Amino acid sequence: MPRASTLIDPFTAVAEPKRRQLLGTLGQREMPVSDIICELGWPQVMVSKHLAVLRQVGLVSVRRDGRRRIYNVNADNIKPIYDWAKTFEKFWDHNLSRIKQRAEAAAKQSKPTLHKEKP
Amino acid sequence: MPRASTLIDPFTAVAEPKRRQLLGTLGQREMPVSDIICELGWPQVMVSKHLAVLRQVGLVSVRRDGRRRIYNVNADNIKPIYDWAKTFEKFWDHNLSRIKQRAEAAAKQSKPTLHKEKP
DNA sequence: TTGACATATTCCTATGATGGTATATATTAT
DNA sequence: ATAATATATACCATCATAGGAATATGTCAA
Repeated sequence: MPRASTLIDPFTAVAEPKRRQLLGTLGQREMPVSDIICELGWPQVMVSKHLAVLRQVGLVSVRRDGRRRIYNVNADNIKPIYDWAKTFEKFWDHNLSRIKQRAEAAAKQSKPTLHKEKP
Repeated sequence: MPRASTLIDPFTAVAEPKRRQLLGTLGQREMPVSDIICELGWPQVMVSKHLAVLRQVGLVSVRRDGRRRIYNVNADNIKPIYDWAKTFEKFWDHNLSRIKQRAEAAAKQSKPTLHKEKP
C-alpha cells in the first residue's frame, strides 16, 4: 500500500498548514464561509474544500443560516492531538510537578544499553 | 502548487501513524535501530526511512555507538504541536482550574456560540 | 418564474510521499 | 583483506491529495 493514512484522523487533516490556519481563524469565533474567505483571502473553492476535509474528520461542525453556513471548531477532536503530544511533556518539562514519578520512572530506569559494545 | 507542504515541519511528519508509533516507542527509552525493528516488527528499511524523516524534521536525534545508531526523541520539536493544540483547550476545558481566567477571557468575549442549533 | 447570492461538488492534473527491492556505507571480527 | 553485522540510501511504482476551473445545489428577492 503506497501511502498510509488519509482524511480519517485529525493528525493528517491538521498536517496541512492551511487547515491549521483555518482552524485558528475559526477558533476566534464561529463564522460563515464568506467571513473565512474574507479573513484568509483564499479563493472560495479552496476554503470550501478545506472545510469539507475538516468536516469529514469532525474538526469543524456546521449549521445552516439561510444561504449561509456557519462553521465552528469542534475542538473535541483536536484533543487527541493534544493528548498525544502531551505524552512527551516529561521531556521538556524539567521542573516536574505531579508528573514527576511517572516521568522519572520511564526516563531514567532504562538500563545503560546506551553506549557499550560487546566487549 | 499541487500539494502543499511535505516533511519540513513536525506536523506533517507526525501525520503518518507509523511515525507516531515510532516516536511513542522511542519515548520510552533511547534505543538503537535494531531494538526499534524488534519492538515494532517492521522491515529494517521501513524503520530507517521513517527515522530519516523524523531526523530531517528534528523530531529525533542520533548518536553513533560503534556500528549502531542510538536514536532518541527530540521532544522540543513536538512541543509546537502541543502548543498549537493547546490553543483550543478553552473549548474542551469546561471545569476550568487555573486556566480559568485566560480561557474565559478568550472564550467568552466572542459570543456564546458554542452549541447552537438551527432555530 | 427568474435572477442574484452563498457555498459545495465534480473533473482534471501534477506532485510527491510511501513501501518494496536492491544496493551502498560504515564498523567490527577473523 | 574478507566476511559479517548494522544501518542508510537510491531507484521504482502506485496512488492520494492540493489546487484550479467549471458546474451544481440551495436559498432569498423581485
